[in-house]
Amino acid sequence: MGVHDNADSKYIVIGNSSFSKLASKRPTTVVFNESSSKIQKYEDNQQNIQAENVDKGNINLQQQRKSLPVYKLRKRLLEEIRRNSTLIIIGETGSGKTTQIPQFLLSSGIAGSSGCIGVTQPRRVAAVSVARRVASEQGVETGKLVGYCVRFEDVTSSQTRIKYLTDGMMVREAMTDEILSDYSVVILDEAHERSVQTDVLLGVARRAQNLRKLKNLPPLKLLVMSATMDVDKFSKYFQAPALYLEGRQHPVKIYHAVKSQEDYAFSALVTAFQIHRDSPANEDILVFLTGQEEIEAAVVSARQVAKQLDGQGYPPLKVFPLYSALPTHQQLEAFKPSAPGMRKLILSTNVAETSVTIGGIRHVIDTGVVKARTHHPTTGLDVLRVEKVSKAQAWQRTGRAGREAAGKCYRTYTKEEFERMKEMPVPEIQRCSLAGVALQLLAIGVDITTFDFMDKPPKEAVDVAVTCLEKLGAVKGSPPQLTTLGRTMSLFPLDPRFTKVILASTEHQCLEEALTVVALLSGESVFTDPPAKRQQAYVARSRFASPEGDHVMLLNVFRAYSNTKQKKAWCHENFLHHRNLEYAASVRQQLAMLAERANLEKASCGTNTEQLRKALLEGLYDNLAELQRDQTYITVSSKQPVAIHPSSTLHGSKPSLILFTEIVATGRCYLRGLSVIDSSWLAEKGFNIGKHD
DNA sequence: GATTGTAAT
Repeated sequence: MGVHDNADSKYIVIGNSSFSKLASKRPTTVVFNESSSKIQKYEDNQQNIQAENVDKGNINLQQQRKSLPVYKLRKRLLEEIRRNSTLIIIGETGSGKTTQIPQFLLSSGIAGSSGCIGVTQPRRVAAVSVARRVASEQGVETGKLVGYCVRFEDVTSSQTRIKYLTDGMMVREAMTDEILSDYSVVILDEAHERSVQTDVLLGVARRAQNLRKLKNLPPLKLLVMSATMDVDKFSKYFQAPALYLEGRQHPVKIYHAVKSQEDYAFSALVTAFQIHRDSPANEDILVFLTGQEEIEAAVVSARQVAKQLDGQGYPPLKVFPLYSALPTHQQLEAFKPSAPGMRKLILSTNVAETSVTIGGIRHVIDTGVVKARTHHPTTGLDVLRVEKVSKAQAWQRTGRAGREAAGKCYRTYTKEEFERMKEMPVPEIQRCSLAGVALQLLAIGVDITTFDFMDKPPKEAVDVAVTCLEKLGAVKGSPPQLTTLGRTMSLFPLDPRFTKVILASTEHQCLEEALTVVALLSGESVFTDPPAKRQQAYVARSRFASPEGDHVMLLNVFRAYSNTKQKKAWCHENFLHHRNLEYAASVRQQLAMLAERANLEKASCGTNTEQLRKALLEGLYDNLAELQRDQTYITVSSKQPVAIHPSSTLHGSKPSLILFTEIVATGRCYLRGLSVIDSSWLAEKGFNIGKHD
């Protein structure tokens, strides 16, 4: 009669997590007040697996189009668009604006007889799926009248009149054509999401419109589509009126916690089981948490509680994690509709806020927190920490309960706590390094130091970015001017420091290796990290490890991957991310093409990977840390105390000088993506680092 | 000695 025979004791194994409280069956409830707030408007028109499945029912497409709320307003809308050179359109979820407005423009003749209607999206999947949808509504093949353009995929032709593209693609187009002469209308969709590229485009498109006016060229019509909360800001920035479009969204009842909760993850799980107890089966539950580790721990707890409830008259409960680092096949598990009489409980990061939509969700539990990254220009440090969400994000989460039917949203924080939240999240342009943006803008012909952003980034961030480009030799003078090298660099879709590594790699005869490593660094991690198999994953990875560091290890992984036939199975065996490796392979291919155009000398260093590390130093010379007498590290540039991240192959070793790709403060200040550097290489380059002896 | 929110060119 061991411990595990006792029905109650099996929860003891949950151990160190705070959820042991939950398993101990301490009588715990979270009490909610029904809120009087009406549901706010927020934006969402992501196409997704669910939506596409629904469309497969043979309902007449034209009938469907006519039933969309935007159809009724067609006439009024077109009048306003005719009258104004710029119009802000506030479109609620389900209004049909993304798919219909471009078609209205085309058929009404507003878009003219030539020239494209460009519709920008923050996400690739959205650009692709909306384009396909609109092509089928027009009864044409995608790529003819209606097409899309995203990285690696240009599905357009000379016949294309409606073109969906990522906002980053349009910024790139502006680099060779500052007046956007291919377009008669530009529609900036999802503008409220305020991605860096959208913010750049807001200014670039407005400038293109003015330039065309000044040069007496055919006018550029601008439509900015956004959610409610940003209206005044957009209206002011563009000096344009706003038009409101109603949406089609089911009501969501909001509940706030009566008392402030000290442990949001615990409260969320307690709430989930309260809902599970009280609600009919097939009403699925979506919980917003902050990160992989927290989610995996919560999944373990929830599954144990679900198992205990088995056979007690509750519907069977399936628990799924959801976060973007999860391999695709595991993500798909969470999307499968639950069988009749069952319930899904999905524990997700903010991917489920905008990027993906899950069917069947009737209950949302919002913990009110999110993990957010903020760049500090003066120290070069990125801070990644759990923060309170904004009201806009809270509303976005709430809306996820009302996609298919009336729903409920449980906020595990009080009404007062909600009221104290900021209205909008800080736009990304104010939270990131600007070197890449500064270079893009200069290539368009704009000086970032005077560019009229809707929300200005901090002056220090702009100064640091310009200085960084000067040091790389990409710009010179005041106001900053692009050099020949800078012009070449702007063609690469990379952080300028990575581009510099590629360009300088020719001096070290290792272009091939530089392309590989930079491609891998500019995507997501290729290592998978299933918490349950951490040790196995570590062992599997060790066969690629190198004493020279993570960059050479990445090279080893990619070389092995390239020589493998059964890539998917091989990735699985080796705890590697097939999706991310394939993506890196595409990036590498694109970079290789750009390198060829730039006439870079093809060369490989073979096993002499020291050359690669020297090339990395050419772009990342500011990212050095040295070992001190007390065996800890400090950064060379800002004397910041740092530590080697436990995921690094150099974790546990103590090289005296290391180069890092990234510096992120989470619990501590960690360096990730490391290479061992020989200090004599710095002397060769004329760098001086203050040795402490 | 102990771990990485989400997009995108």
